[in-house]
Amino acid sequence: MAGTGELGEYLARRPKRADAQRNYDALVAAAREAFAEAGVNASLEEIARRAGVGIGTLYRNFPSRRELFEAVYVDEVQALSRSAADMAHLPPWDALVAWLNRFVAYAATKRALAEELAHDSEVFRRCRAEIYAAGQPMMRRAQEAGVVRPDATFDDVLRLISGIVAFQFPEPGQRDRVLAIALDGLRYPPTLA
Amino acid sequence: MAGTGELGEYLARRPKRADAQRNYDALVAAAREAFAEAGVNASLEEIARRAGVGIGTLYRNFPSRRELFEAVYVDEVQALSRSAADMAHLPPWDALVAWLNRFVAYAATKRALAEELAHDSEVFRRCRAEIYAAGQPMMRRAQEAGVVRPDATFDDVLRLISGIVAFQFPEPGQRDRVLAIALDGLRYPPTLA
DNA sequence: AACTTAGCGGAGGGGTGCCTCCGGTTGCAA
DNA sequence: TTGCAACCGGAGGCACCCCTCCGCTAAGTT
Repeated sequence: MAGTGELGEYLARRPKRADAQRNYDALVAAAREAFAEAGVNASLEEIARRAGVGIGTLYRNFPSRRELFEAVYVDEVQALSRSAADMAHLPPWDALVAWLNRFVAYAATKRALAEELAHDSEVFRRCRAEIYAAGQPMMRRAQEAGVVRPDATFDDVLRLISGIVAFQFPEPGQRDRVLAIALDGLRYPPTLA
Repeated sequence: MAGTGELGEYLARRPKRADAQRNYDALVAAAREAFAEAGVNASLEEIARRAGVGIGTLYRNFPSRRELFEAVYVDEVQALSRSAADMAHLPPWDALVAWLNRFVAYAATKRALAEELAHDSEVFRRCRAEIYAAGQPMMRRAQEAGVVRPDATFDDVLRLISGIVAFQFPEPGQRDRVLAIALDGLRYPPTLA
C-alpha cells in the first residue's frame, strides 16, 4: 500500500471487532452501488437495507452523509492513483492517454460524489492532491516531449475529460469518438487524423 | 415566430383568463429559477410559494412535474433555435463557433432538465429536432468548406460542448480555455495554436 | 349590476427520509 | 465458560414533500 500518499490514514476509522468490520465494509460497498445508481441523494435507509444492517449501524459508522461519501471516494481515488505506475513504461503520449482512459472509468461514476465533497473538505483536498501527484508528472512529461500543447494545464485536461464522460452515451462508440476529438485538441503539434 | 418549427403549439396550453395567465407565467418563471438553483428535484411547493400562488394552482396548470419541465424547456429551446439566423452572415467556422457559444449558455442551465425529459418524451424529441434543424446546417456548411473534421457528427459536437459546460468552473477563464482545446480538436485541417 | 363559472388556494392524508435512543445480542479476552 | 463492553437494529418522532379535494373569489359576460 506504499505510494498512495497519506490518504490511508483516513481508513483508520475502520472498526476493530470482526462483525463490525463486516458491517462497515458491507455499508461502503452498498453505498458505492447506491450512489452510482441513484446519485448522491440515495436514501441512507436504502443503503442500510442493501447492506443488510440496521439504520443505527450505518449512523454509528458514518455520523453524517458526508463521511459515507468520503469512505466510498477515498479508495476509488487510491486505485486510480496506483494505476499511474502501470503506465510508466509507455511513451509519453501513450502513457498519458492510457491513464486518462483509466480516469474515465473513475470519473464516470464518481463525478457527482466529487462535486458534493468539493466544498471545504479536507479529504477532498487530499484526494485531489493524490490525483495530481499521479497524473501531473505524466502530463508534464508529455509536454516536455512536445506532444501535448504547452498552454493546457493538467486541471484543464481533467475537466475536459470529466465533462465529456459525465454524459450517458446511448451508443457505446460515440463516447470514444468524442473523447478522440478532445484528445486531438490536446495533442501537439496537431496531426492530421 | 415563423421558423421555430411546430413547437409553438405546445404553448397552446396557456390559459385564457387574465389572472390565470399571470399565474401561469409566474409559475414558469419561478420554476425556471428553482430548477436552476436546486436542480430537477426542486420542491413544487417551493415553486408555488415563489410564484405567489397556491399549490393547487400549480397542479391545475401542470398536473405532473414533467409538464412543468416541458414548459420551462420549450421556450429556452426556441430562443436557441432562433439565434441561429443571427450567425448566417459569418464565415462557416465563425458561424458555427458563435452558435456553439450560444449553445453553451443554453446547456449550462438546461442540461439537467434535458436529461430528465430525455426518456420517451414527445416534447423532448421535438426540441431535439428543433436544435438540430438550427445547428446541423451550420455544421455541414463548415464541413463542406473543409474547416471541420469530416468524421465528427453534429451530435458528437453537442455532447462534447454540453459535457464540458456542465461543470462549474471556479476561474472564469478556464472554461473558455477548455472549450478552446475541444474546438481545436474539432477544427480541420488542424492548425497550430 | 348581476350572474356564472373558470379559477383560486390551502388544509390535510399519505408517504418517505433523517436521525436518536435504548433494550437486546454477540465477539472476544481471560 | 463466563462476563462485559462493544455492537446491533429498528421503533418512533420530526420534517418535508406530493397530490387531492372543495368551499370561496373574482373575471368576463350580458
